[in-house]
Order: sequence, then C-alpha cells, then structure tokens
Amino acid sequence: MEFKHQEVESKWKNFWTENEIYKVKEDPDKPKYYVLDMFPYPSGAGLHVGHPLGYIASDIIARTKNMKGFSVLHPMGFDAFGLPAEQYAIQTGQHPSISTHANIETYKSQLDNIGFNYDWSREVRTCTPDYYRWTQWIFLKLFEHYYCLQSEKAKPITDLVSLFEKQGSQNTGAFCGEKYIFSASDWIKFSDKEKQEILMSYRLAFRKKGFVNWCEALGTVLANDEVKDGFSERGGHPVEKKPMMQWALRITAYAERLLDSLNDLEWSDSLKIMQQNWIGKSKGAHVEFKIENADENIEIYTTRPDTIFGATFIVLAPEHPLVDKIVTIDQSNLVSDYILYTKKRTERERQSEAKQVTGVFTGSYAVHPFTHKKIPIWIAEYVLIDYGTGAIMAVPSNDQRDKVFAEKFELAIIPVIDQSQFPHSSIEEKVGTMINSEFLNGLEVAQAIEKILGEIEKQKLGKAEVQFKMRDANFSRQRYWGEPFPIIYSSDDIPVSLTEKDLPVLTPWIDIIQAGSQGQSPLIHATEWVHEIADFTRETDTMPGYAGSSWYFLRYMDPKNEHVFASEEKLNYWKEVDLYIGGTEHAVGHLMYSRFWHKFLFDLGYVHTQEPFKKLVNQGMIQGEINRLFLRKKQTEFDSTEYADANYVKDFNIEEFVPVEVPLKFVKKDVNGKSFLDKAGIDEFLAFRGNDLRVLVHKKEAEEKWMLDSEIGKMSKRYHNVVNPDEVVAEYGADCFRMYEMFLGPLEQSKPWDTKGISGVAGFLRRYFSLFWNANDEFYLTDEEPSREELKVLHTCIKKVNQDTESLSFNTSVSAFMICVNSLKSMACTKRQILIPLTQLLAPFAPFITEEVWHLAGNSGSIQHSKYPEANEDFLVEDSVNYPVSVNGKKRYEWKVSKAKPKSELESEVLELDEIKKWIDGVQIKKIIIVPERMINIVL
RNA sequence: ACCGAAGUGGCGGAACUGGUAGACGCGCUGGACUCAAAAUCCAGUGAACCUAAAAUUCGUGAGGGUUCGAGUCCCUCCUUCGGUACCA
Repeated sequence: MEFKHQEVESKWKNFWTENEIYKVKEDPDKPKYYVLDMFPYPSGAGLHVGHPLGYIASDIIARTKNMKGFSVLHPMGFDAFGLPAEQYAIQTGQHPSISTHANIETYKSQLDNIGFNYDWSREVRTCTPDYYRWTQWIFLKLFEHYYCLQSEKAKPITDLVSLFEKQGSQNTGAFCGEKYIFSASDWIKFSDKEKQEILMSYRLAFRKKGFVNWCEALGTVLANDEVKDGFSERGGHPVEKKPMMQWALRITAYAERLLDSLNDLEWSDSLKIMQQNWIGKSKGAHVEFKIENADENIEIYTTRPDTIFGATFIVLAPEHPLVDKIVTIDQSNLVSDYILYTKKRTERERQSEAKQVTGVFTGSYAVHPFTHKKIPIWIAEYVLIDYGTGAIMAVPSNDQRDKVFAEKFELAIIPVIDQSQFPHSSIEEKVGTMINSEFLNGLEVAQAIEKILGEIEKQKLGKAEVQFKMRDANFSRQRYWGEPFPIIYSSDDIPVSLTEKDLPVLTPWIDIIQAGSQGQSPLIHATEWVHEIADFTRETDTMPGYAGSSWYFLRYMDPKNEHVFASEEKLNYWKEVDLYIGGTEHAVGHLMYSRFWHKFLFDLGYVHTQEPFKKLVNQGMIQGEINRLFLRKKQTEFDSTEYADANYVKDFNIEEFVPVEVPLKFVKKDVNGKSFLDKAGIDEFLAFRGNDLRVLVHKKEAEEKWMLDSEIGKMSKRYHNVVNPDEVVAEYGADCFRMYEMFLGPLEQSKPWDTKGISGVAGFLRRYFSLFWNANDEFYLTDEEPSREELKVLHTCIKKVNQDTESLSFNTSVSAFMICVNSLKSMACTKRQILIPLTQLLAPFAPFITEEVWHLAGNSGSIQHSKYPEANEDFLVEDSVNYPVSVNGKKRYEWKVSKAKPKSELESEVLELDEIKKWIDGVQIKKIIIVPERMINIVL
C-alpha cells in the first residue's frame, strides 16, 4: 500500500486544526515545559531549508514532552522590524509594512507545510503596534530607572532625585556614566536643564554621543554590514565616522550580574566563555599621568600595573578629547591627517592589522608618575576610545602590540620582568620576577601587582578598579522601520518621556522613505507627526533590531493582553524558557541583551526568574552550494559579453574576470559530483542574466558541459542558492523532510544541504508503512503475544530514542528507527503490541504518517495525545559479552563469553585461545588488563 | 587581530566517562525479478598487499607528547565556519 503523503497531510492538518489539537493551555495540574525557537526575520527570499533545522528539533521535543504529560508552549512569531525591508522599500517604493506582512504570510504557509505544532493564536510580530507598545513601555521603564549598586537592582530615578535633594551626589550608590559632584544645596539650585543632564548620567536608557557610519554621497547613515574597507557597498562611496547624539542602554550596570549568573545556566561551556569574554571583566588600575607643561592629566587604564616601570610611552585613541589640546604646532598636520585616516577605518580594521601598526607622535610628553622621566605621547588607531579610558601606558616589554609599535617607531623598551624561569611563556603571561622596577624588584608578578596598587592609591596617583570590556549598548538607529521612541524634546532640547497612556507611539506612514539631510531617520519627513505635540518635537530615531527580540518570549505567554505585556498569572505559570534553540550567530548580541532586559524586568518585579533561558542549544547552519561562471571584464562598451567556464578561465589571468553566481536550479552534477551547466542550463542562465545580443560562452572541453566553480557557503538570496523546503516537502512529504533534516547530522554542527541522501529516509518510511499491510493490501495487525526477540528490538529502540531526544541527538534517533524497522521487517512482525508503541515513539518525528496509522489501527483522537512508550530494561539484558582481545593495544580477536564468568577465569582462559597463543608465544606477559564487559588487553 | 566551534571512507555521519574506528543512510559494484527499464529485494564495499581466501600492514587535518591502550586528553601548527557591538 502506497503512502500518499499529499492526501494524508492535508487530511490530518485539517483534523488537527478542527479539533484544536495544538491549542496551548495553562493547565495547573500538569508540569509546564516551554520550548522556544529563535524567531526568524521574514526576508523576501522566503523560508529556506536552514530555518527548519532547529524548528524541527524543537517540534520533536515539544511533541515528546506533550505525550509525556507536560503542558507545552512551543510558539512561533516574527522578528519583523529591520533594515532589509527598509532597503527594499527604498529600491522599489513598496512600503515596509506591506512587504513585511506579505513575507510573513509566505513564511507561515511554508512552516505549516512542514507540520509544526504551533498554536498560531499565540503568534507575535514585533512590528505590530499591540506588540511594540510594550517594547516602548519597557524603554520608558529603563528611562525612568537607575541602577543602585548597594541593593544591586534597578530603582526609580525619582528615588535618586530625593537622595540628591537630601545628600547631593555623594554616597548614593548609584551606577553612573560621567561623574558629577555636587551637594544637596547645589542640586536644588540647578536649572531643570542641568538637572536633566545630570540624571542622564544615571538613567538606564540615556543619551550620549556615539559614532555612526556617515556616507556623504548617499546622504545617509550606513550599517556596518553596508560598509566595506571604508566605502559603501552600494556605489562604493567613502564612509566616515560621524558623532551623533544617540540613545544607549546602560547594560554595563548589569555586567557583574550578567557574568555571575552564567553559572546557573545549562548552556554549552563555549557559549558561556564567549559571553564571559564579551563582558570581559578585568582587574586593573586607573593611573593619572601628568602632561608636561600643561595642567591636565591623562588618565590611563591598565590591567598590568606591575609593569608600570616598563611604560616608555603613552598612546591615546585618535578620538581622545585631549589630542587637540596637546598636539604641538610641528606635529599638527601629521596628527590631523592621521585622524582623518582613522575616521575611515572600521573598528575591526583598526584592531586586526596588528602587523602594520600605524600612529603619530603628538609632540607632547607625559611625566612618568614614579620615575618622573618624560615619555612621549602618541596617538594610534589600535587604542579604541570606547574601551577603558581611551588611553594606555605602553609597555613594549610585556605587551605584543606595544612591542611592535615601539620597534616600528624606535621607542625605548625596558625589560621589567625576568621570565628566564619560564622559558615557554609569552611576554604577556603574568609570570616571572620584577627587575628594573625600583621598589618592585625581586617580587613575583602577583605580589608586584598587589604592591603597586597599594602604592598608586597611597600616592594618590590613581585607583585600583575593576573594568569591563563590554560597552553600553547603542540603542538609536537613524531609520524608519523600527519602533519609534516614546520621547519628545522641549524647545531647549530636554528629552521628556511620554506616559504609558500615550503608548503605542505609532509609526507614521510616509510614502517615500529617505534619510534626512543631516543623516536623520526618514521619520524627520513626517512633519506633522514630529510636531504633533505643541511646543515639543518628537524623537525621530527608532529602536534597533534587538529591541523587539529582547523580550518576545514573554509575550508568547499572553500575546493578546491589552493591559500588561503578560499577566502575572501567565508569567507565573510559564516562568522561563526551558529550552531555547537557535544559531550561534546570536551567541552574544541577542542573548546578552535579552538577559539584560530580563534582569531589569526582574528587578522591577514583573518577571520572577533571574534568567530567561534555562537551557540553550546552538543549532548549526545549513550551508548552500555557491556555483559560479566567470564574466570577462569589458575593456570598451562595444565588447561582446563573454562568459568562461571554470576550466577555460584557468588559462588566463583571473584578474581579467569577475565571478558571477549561477542559480542553483540550473546546475547539474556529473558522476564525480562536479557542478556543470548543460546546453539547456546555459540557455536558462543567459535568459536569467538578461540576454545580450552578442554573447559568447567559452569552455575548454569539446563536450557540451560548462564546468562551474563551486564552493560551500551561506545559503542566501544573494547567491541564488536558497533551497525552498516547499519543493522537497511536495516531492517527499513533510515527514520525510523532517526526518531527513534530523538525519543529516548533529544539530549543533553546520552542514551543506544536499538531497542526495533523502531517498534513504523515504525508503525507511515506506518500509515502516509496509509493516502494516498484508499481501492482499489490507491493513493488518495481530493481537498475538510478541516474542522476546521482538520485544528486545522494540525496547532497544525506545531506550535509544529516549536517550537521544534528551540529548538532542536526533540523527542517531533516526538511525535507531531504521535499525528497528529493518529488524521487524526481517522478522515479518505484525503484532499490535510491537508496532503501535513504535508508532507512538515515531509520532513526534513523523506526525502525519503515524496519525494515519493510529487511526487505521482503530484508535480515535490524535496520537499526539496518547501516552509516550517507556523502555522496559527487562527486555534488554544480555547474558554474554563480546570481548575484543588486544595484544599490546592492538585488537587480535573477538571472544564471546558468558557475562557471569569471573575475572580470574577470563584471565587464564584468554591465554589459552589459539588466536591469542600465536601472539604471546615465547614472550613474557607483563600484565593483563580486563575492563569488565568492555575489553581485554594483554601487555607483553 | 581577538573570542568561539569544526576537521573521521567517494559523500552525510556513528563511536556514552580514554577501551572492537567507520553504526545508519547515500553512492558504487555484483545478483534476483523484468522483453527491457524504473521500483523493489539480496550480497559486497576504508586503503595497501594478494589470482582468490586467510593473514598482515596502514589509517580519524599535520607534527609532537601522555597512556597498557588516543578519533577522544595535552602542546604546536594548518584549513574552514560563526561572532567582533548598526545584517538578522
């Protein structure tokens, strides 16, 4: 009997919908389980085969947990604000809200094809006003709070104001940015504007100057992604950094807590380490260096105060505010040229090209606080303004980059640590004995750090301090398609927050999306909206992509609530996400911001867990194949269009050609798996490129085969290699697609997409289905008692699949199913007591075919509501063991013996085996290693 | 450059805490069925040596180390992928 997947799939899809099989309820009598996928950005290319990898895994978990008696929340939604929709609007004139919702509909139908158990009544879209009003609401809360270091939580800014009124700025315990010192009476005398400026230094959402990628030619601010080597990717125009007032979130206030509570999470060590390094806690010191012939000091930050006697120069970030003040006339041209150069460099470039360090001397000198010698002050791009104080003391003897810099510019290097006792250590390792360091001489590094810190504080030269690499999060975007800020500005530019009643602040409709003349958000053109409130103007920046995604998992709990972002009752029921599945590309960004928002909401008493995601698993990426032909660069307009295949091009200088991507759907594979285009493929390709009148296509071989240059890479619309799951589902069925994606390999690993193995999974499902049909094509199950052998096969499979589901090792579960079905098939098993539990076990993986079998077998209701089978160990016991017998670690024989045989007998009998005798003949046996039920090794 | 991950047959991968390397599937080869093909079923399939069988040797990115025993642990290196704060 053939399994007609198309008919069966639509039948059960309707059945599930009509009977609300996947309706999620908060059932107080059941334990809860919340399994979450990172929701997709609905791009115009549609869902591709990489998306469902994690979704299928979470679907299997959700269905399994459901069958095990949990109340399961497994929702889906859309991260719907973002740059691509806005870019698309600029190019085509189609409004982002139209294209976004259209894309979402496509995504939803594609997801439904795969048979996920989503309860769509819980869907969220970050771009809808009923959702983003709560994003804006959280922002207002951030704006209205500061962080209190004493109670280690966020507190209302009004509390801080009362503290200021009573005691001024001293001992408030408040975490702040720029430090202000004032008394209570000062505070009372400050103007409103002054007060607001001071409070900005404390608010968790605040305004500060930040740098943006400004492209003069395009008249717009570009995303980092749109900038390549200091030029805009579109058009190739120069891009430079421009300071702008921007909103930011004071995530640094939570750095310590974000670091500490990583310990409580069931995340992979590598992910925790990535977050740890991102937070980058270091203990060090701020030290003031006097500037020669000036009143000002340079404050540097160092994690190696012990090496201070090796500091032979100072390096400032080119953006450092002191640069202007200290640069000498002689050096001013050099310095300003250099600053111009660094403005065009991205932060990554500034850090990565360590071998070709650059920098210039400012002409000024600082005074070493201990030796009182004068040391030159340089500026260099490898010092970043955002990290530490934007200034370092350079110790070329013990810092690799300082060393390269000193060597290039011939600056002094004073060795300060004798590392001769540690021959394999690098110069940056904190080992060795201090030399050339006055009162530190003879001390070990660790002692020297303690001593110098004491000395620095005693002499009031600076202060020991803990520093974090993590920076406050920029929260402004000069864009249209994002959440508007609930902020207005008074005539003297004081930002004023709107109230909860004013939410949501709706995105105004504008017909043409275009940046403002100074690079402002396109919202600047919604003049009426900007001036809607008398005497005030609205903030025109919008929130970044991560705003909506920092809390969406909470909204799924109660997506329709109009009074709160989620009710107390629902929040109490679902608490946190039990299992979160998503890509490593979000390892720091999204996961860090979500944790921060969650902790903030926890402080305010809205959520009741410290952390949002208890367990987290990173799924790998499904890669695509990128195929290319080569297009000869035209010398004149009149040249013909010439394409060359991968073999032809080898005889030429590759510089004469530009690679062009060939859409995957035209590509054929030869017997060696090499990609090529046949005649028809070439014709399709040329049509796709827009047929030129004079076009040549070169190839090397005589055969009608144009070889392609092929590589594995990202699946993306840009490379025309996106594989749509719909086609695979239409051909093989959703069950087969689901199981094949799982069968491809471990969830965490990246792997290329290739359908060539799918026939194996299709064959497995066919064989499974055929177990239920007799020779006359009738559905056939018997009620006979199963044999011990059959029970062993079934329970081996149940045990394996259970273990593997726990550990998310779905590829090996699929193998276990294959092994089980192969065995049952060869036993010609037709027994209900075997085949029905197998069907239930398979139901989370292949919901359609198992639902069909469940009903054919006479059951009513959904198999998804039946009870998950349990493994019975009684059927699994073996009474003999197959020992590998090794001689000197090399396996020589396989020995089957009873499990009951005592170790002493094993030891003597093994030496009597003919196969072993020949290896040990005449040689002294040193020892025999026996690991019970594992292996035997004879050591000669 | 920095942080993190991965590298095993022709291919995707398996191997639990250091204990039989290559489960399962694809592909390939041979056979059965068929007028033939497709589908299905059966058998074989890491490499070398050998007419064949048996046996042996070599094999988990490269090089070194620890161990009775290393795909697994340690050190150095190479390659690929993800992230590096405005792609999502």
